[in-house]
Amino acid sequence: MPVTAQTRPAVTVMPEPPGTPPPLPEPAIEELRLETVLGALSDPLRLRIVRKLLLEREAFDHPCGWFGLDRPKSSLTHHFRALREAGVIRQRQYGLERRSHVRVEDLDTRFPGLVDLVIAWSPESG
Amino acid sequence: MPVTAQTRPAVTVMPEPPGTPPPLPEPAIEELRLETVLGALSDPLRLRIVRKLLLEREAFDHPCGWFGLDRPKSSLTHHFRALREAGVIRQRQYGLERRSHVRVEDLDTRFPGLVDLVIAWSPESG
DNA sequence: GTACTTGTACGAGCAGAGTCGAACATAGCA
DNA sequence: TGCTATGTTCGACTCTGCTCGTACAAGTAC
Repeated sequence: MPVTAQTRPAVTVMPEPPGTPPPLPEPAIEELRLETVLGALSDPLRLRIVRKLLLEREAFDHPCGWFGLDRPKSSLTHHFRALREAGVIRQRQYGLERRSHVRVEDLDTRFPGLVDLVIAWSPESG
Repeated sequence: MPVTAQTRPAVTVMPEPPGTPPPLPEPAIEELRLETVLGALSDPLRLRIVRKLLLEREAFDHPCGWFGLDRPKSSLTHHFRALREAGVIRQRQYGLERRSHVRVEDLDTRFPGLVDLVIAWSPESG
């Protein structure tokens, strides 16, 4: 079957607005390890999270509940932390909310092509 | 530090010579799943195996002992089977030996860019 | 035949990941 | 003050994966 071509949204790197909370602890770009990143992406739920962030990031980042995932909160905490500690996403604390976005620039720098693989993925076709 | 550029060997797709043993059971190309492949590649030892196969495949394929991995035989069986069942490598039985090579064409078709990520990887830099 | 080599199969031990419920912390608001 | 919403932390359970030793199977060479 033909795969619906997913166009990657244009990345407009905007300077951080003043008052942006600092990111939660995360590996620096030079600390990213391919095997760790691949391990973080080897889960369908996390693949869904990252892909949704990549395709629908009209706002800067999104809180946890925005994803509409039918899992307990503690499970989501687990998966978002796995993605953050692997260096795939960056999380910031906005009051009560913890918002996430993909570290596209860092991933493109260290592992070019990886982000496009996630975008091309679909839960059904693998 | 600057990363040593790894050039990808030219792939000469040769027709199978007569008398080639059939491949061991493996997923068809349309059955490949990104999360499974990423999971198979999220192990440093398996990443080493695949990368070495990609960079030094002067012969068609290689037996298990060619890799010079300092692990018990049963461990190697485990990892090679994981790679084969994920669809990353193809294995054929030549008498006593079981030789492996990477399914480059299939991976390039389904997950373009993934093979290059493995080639660019190095055990130290991640 | 025997010995050697290549590799599998099986099982045990161990560690880590995924799942979830329950309790807790905090910000905002009435 | 109390309620609600967001999300964490903890512990427990289960499941899988990694590691390895041992035993076994099948070609190859003598």
